[in-house]
Amino acid sequence: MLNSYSSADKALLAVDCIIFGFDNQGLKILLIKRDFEPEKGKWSLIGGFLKRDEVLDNAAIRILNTYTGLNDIYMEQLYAYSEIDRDPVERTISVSYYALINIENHNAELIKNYHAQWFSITDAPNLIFDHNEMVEHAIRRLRYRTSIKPIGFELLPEKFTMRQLLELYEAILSKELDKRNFISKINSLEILNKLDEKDMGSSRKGSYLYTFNKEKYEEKLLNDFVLNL
Amino acid sequence: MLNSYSSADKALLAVDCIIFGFDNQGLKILLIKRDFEPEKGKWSLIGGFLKRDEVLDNAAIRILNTYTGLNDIYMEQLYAYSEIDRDPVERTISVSYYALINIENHNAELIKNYHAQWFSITDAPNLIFDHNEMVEHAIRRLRYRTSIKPIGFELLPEKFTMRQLLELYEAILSKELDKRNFISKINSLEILNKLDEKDMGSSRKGSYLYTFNKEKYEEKLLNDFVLNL
DNA sequence: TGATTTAAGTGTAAAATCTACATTAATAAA
DNA sequence: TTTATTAATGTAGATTTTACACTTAAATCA
Repeated sequence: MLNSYSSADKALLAVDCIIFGFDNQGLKILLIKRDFEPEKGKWSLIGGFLKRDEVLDNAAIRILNTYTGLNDIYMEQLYAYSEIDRDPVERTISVSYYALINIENHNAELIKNYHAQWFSITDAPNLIFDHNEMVEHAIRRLRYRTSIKPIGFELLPEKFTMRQLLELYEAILSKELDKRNFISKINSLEILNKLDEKDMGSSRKGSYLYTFNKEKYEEKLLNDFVLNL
Repeated sequence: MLNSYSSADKALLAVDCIIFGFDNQGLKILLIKRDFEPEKGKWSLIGGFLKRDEVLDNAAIRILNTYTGLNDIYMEQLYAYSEIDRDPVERTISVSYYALINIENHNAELIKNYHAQWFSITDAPNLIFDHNEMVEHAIRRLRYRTSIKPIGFELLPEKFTMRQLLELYEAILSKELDKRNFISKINSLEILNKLDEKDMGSSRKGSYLYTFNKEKYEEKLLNDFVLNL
């Protein structure tokens, strides 16, 4: 019968997280060297199994927290992967999530203990199972999302310079952007606060710091902007 | 241990399909009156369970075929739903797919036997479980996809008029479009064949029929167009 | 048969947006 | 005080988008 509930076909559910970070070297992902079989010693996304009493979103949050110590992180579900032998041990459907974190905030101690490591997305090692595909998918989604939602800021410190924001978008889109055009497009959204404070780290002149103004963004009830960069 | 494979937490996997069709009354979805518990007699998306030896895409294809008799249909995975009690019988994670079909082609006999029925998306009944949410999600995704990929044609007969195409996009976007601007934007994509044949059904003058020219589209290797309608 | 009706088909001017591009400003270091 | 370095800023031309109305073709009707 087509619709009978049958436990014969139950499967394991995994959650794998593409954890993005950004620093002055560009866009990065957090990978882990597996310390268990199969594929022990190979690089992998950070993941875990869904528990009986847990929803997928919470599993993703739990896994992220376990490896980074972070809470309240932007995460979004991406896609369910179900190739029969994608995990050679047992039939496992994996649902991927991506997370955007401020790379300065994670618990360095923790990731060291887990043999986790940041890799530039342009320079990451080959990953187990279908994890390479997951990463590519996540980057495509990130490109799209950052063009319609103000989520790029999740990857930056609370206070950031226009240059950092520009370089972030360049890293995400993987193309050069015109500085003046970029700044005027960002400014036209009117969702940033320009502070009186300057960051003196990168130049003699110093550059103004900005914060994302979430209230202003929500006030405008933007249905979604369209950033044509 | 965080990563041990444990069959304690296995779950059932379902696939639910949002099947879109289009006719001169607008955009429609195919729903079924459930003939089994729970929620017997209520309206529901068409769905089924993932089998042990089956990938999600194939489960979606199988389910669509079972209820409509159709093959080679455009389908896309949407999202995994995992609320603990979303299905009251047993923990079930459902992965939704949407399908675009030419409404003239489905097997009317079959859908009658299954007590399935077409509903206007503006006028559909309340659905069981989280299926309403799935439908909303599918419409959002359809809006986005049709704006960057030539998939709207999947909902039309092979030969269609500009008016039909216009009304299709109006139904998907749920807003009125300017006829002349629409036609020139579509024409600028250069992916249609204008036939010598006219459809005489809707006017005295008759209106030219078009087909989607897939070869021309692929030739251009469009990375994705951007239809700003 | 010619008058009427109906939807099809077509073009443009003004507004808005996007693109390309170069100089001055501020400051610390030498 | 000169030099070096990055920050900050505006505009003209090109392109795209928008708003908008009349003519055409053919069947039906008087």
